[in-house]
Amino acid sequence: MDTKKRLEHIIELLRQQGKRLTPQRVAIIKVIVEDETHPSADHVYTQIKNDFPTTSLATVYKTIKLLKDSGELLELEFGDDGSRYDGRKPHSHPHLICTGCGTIIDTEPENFENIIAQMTLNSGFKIQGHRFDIYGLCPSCQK
Amino acid sequence: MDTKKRLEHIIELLRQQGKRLTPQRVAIIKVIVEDETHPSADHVYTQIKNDFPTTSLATVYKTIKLLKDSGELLELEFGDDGSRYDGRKPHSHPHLICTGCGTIIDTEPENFENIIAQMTLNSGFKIQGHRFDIYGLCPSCQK
DNA sequence: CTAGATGCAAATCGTTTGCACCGAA
DNA sequence: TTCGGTGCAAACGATTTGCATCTAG
Repeated sequence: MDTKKRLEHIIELLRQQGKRLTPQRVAIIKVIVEDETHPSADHVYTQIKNDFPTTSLATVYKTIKLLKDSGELLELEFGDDGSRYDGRKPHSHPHLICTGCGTIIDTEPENFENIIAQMTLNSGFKIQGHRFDIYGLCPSCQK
Repeated sequence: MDTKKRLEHIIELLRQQGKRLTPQRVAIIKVIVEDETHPSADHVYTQIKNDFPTTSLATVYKTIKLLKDSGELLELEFGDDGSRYDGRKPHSHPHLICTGCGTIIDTEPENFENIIAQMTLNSGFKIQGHRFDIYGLCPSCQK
């Protein structure tokens, strides 16, 4: 789904939920849907400030919570440096994370759900989701 | 490696590093090595308090840091409720986590390192470790 | 109009740190 | 004896919350 479609999808979803579409809220969602770098809350806030100088970080967090609760935003929690967000593909998927520069890269291995299903076959668990981060050095940080 | 051997291994390692083996420190390490529930810092602290009523949470955290830095303790960070620790198998391995009761279960799938190697084959990354949590409902929480 | 949203400041909470005192080696 | 360790309390920092004000519907 392209960015514009995804933005419209979320807007429509919020409308159906009776949520108000304030300019700040729409601007925040737009950044979250367009930014491919898995931004932090503060990074989103910084981008919003350009167009809405009075916007507060609290509003960014409230909008993030709104999207999380609607299943439209994937949160990647890092205990130390806070969370990063993926609003482009809000379902669980593995990420490659460079320990050198901090870059987070999406991966979508084929049959990954099958691998999980097979791994957990004898556990009796009813699987709901996962968190899979692979840490390493990206090509340019290896130099 | 059984619990006793593992405790002795860590003790010896610290001795080689010129670290002091205070009674509190040894007690904390003992709990970390014996507790199979992936305890939180506070949970370790509670257990230590039985034998060392004056011990502080700060000392528990300092000892945890010591073990982490020596590669003898795996930290599982959860943004919300803090971290849980695995001092029994301090290398990266997948965990099954019940979203109902919070239980954390170790898994050790065969060839898992191979799966990661294959998944990241085209990325150019030099892999250092991973974090893999699978979330779901355990058998008893499904009732 | 009015319930929901904003935005400031204060509160939260796991974790870290400063520092005076203590004790393992 | 000496330097690393302990433990109290204060600091930290990302996130949350209270509340008066504002505004989308």
